[in-house]
Amino acid sequence: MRRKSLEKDACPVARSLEAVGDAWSVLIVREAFAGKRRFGEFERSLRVAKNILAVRLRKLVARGVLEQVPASDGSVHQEYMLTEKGRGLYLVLMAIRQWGEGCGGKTESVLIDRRDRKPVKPLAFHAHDGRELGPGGMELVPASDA
Amino acid sequence: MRRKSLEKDACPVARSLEAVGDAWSVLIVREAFAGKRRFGEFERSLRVAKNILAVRLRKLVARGVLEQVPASDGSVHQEYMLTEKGRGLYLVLMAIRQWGEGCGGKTESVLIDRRDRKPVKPLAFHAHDGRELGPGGMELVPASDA
DNA sequence: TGCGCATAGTTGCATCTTGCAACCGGACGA
DNA sequence: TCGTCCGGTTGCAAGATGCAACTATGCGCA
Repeated sequence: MRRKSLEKDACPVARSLEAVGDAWSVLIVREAFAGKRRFGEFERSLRVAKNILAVRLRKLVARGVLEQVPASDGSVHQEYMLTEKGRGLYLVLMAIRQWGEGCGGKTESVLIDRRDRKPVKPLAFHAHDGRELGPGGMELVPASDA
Repeated sequence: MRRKSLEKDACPVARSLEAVGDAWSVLIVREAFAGKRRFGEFERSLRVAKNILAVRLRKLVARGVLEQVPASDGSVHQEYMLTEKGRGLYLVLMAIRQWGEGCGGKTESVLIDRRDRKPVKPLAFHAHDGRELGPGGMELVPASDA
């Protein structure tokens, strides 16, 4: 049966999952952040079947995460680039990476500041006054209450 | 064919997706953060088929995201609770939510500080000295280089 | 012009997953 | 004892996925 559509779900989490709710899409976006642009580059680095890749790329373009642009090297082919919206997924990717490293035991990669080459602080929520907040210190309320 | 396994992929993002790489698992975790604990609660709030839910719950328990505990109300049945590892997904969920709201246009919910009832700052990376960093200001390097 | 190769897909087919509905078994409650 | 709720399991039809083979177009080159 068709996968149940989440498009008109009230929750923004569910709607996001409609756009990037499968593993391949997330990995394609990861590769795009790593500088990959071409069909063949995605295919080789992810070792994904061509048909799957083609469908995913079309979907990501349709959802506004990627856009097709003429190839920079003058070839006939198109390249896939992250849109502004797609670049917004950086925090999501890094949150996933941070979780994966945090519970996997070994840390293989570190995110460093380009300016001073020092590791950046782990991702966390901060209150208005700068205090760091855990899940228990926050509450999700309807926008109308704020 | 069986979905390709990402379990031994080098990238922590891919390994995380092995645990919570499908939409239902993410939504189950979201509901767990919202306080849902019982099979029936998840079933009703997500409107997911029982068999799918059963398989997802088993997988999340096996992956250490949820754990089964005796029901708090003394009933025979078990309840599903987030483990420490599962609670670590909070940032991932909130990053997804933030992205979904950011590009959806309308903002329906706001995360507020329990202490002063003020909205918390949007999730973002910060340098060692507190500067906010965008994707371009950072670099991912192997842990051995740090 | 013709040949071989690379890129970027499409198509066919076998297998796996998803979703619905029906069924099951234990614990209650009347 | 009968009916009902809860928490599943089972069977089936329709997608989704993965592999391999095939196509289409452009390029370098002789």
